[in-house]
Amino acid sequence: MGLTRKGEYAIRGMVYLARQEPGKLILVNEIAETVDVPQSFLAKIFQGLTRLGLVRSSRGAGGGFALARPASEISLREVIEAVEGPICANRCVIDASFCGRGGNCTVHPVWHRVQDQVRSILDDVSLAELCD
Amino acid sequence: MGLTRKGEYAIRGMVYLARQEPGKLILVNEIAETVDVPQSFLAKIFQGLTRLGLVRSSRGAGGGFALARPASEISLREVIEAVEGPICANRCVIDASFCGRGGNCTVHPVWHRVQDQVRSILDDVSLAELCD
DNA sequence: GTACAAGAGACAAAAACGATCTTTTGGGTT
DNA sequence: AACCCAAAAGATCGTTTTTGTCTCTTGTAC
Repeated sequence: MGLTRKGEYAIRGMVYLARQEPGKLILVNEIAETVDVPQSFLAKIFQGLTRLGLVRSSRGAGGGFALARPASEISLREVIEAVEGPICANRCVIDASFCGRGGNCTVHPVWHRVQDQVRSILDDVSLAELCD
Repeated sequence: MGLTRKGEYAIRGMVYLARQEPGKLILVNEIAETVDVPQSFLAKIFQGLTRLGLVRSSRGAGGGFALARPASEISLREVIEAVEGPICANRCVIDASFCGRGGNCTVHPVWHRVQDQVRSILDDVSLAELCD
């Protein structure tokens, strides 16, 4: 019922990028050190964020990472779901077979309400807003 | 970011109890079998629920479990938190040291908003409402 | 072509999850 | 008192997930 370190680290790293001059490439080592996250781990996390198009990267000398879009156009939800997977209150919402026999689960609508609320809150927060 | 089986099973068991004649003692084996949950596991889960006062139990012949209060007065949140622990979006909300250096975490207020919303939704659902 | 930095994949320790089993305690019945 | 019955308590245990690390490869700039 909570974020893992991967999620926490991803947010820290992305907020750090959001604070930089837009488009400027930053080394993952620099990010990791200043936001206090293990370097190799953050590198792996950013690999995923790159693959999903949240950041862009460049290799070789002068390379690094930068946000793929303006910080105001990247939501907290996007970052979290990129590393943690879709926000889901209970497996039964995704996998009907997880519900008890038959699967006519009376709690189902509650899970949907929870998910919708959480998503809505997280949608309304952009990286730009987290830079203060 | 989701309920574990323990939580799911607890809810199934509690809803089953809520459907019974109030005060009637039900064997854990009966509950486990009808809600399709491993017996020993459900027994452990109900031990915890008893300790926390959500159900009452009686040993020996004719023993079993029953809700400690009317189903309308037990919220879904109580059941979930009893087995999963407090609802918490991110460890940094509980443990300040988990936040990055210094701990002036700009995401903090967001986590609070998330938690409050989830708790509120779950508070407003009683076991009685889950019996239909 | 060489140095640099990200990409990709294998590996691994530690913690959490998902149970199971045995023994003990307490309540009812004969 | 002896005896069953069912929950309480605690130990154990395999699997999965989390939380990393390490090495090697690929691409880029100079």
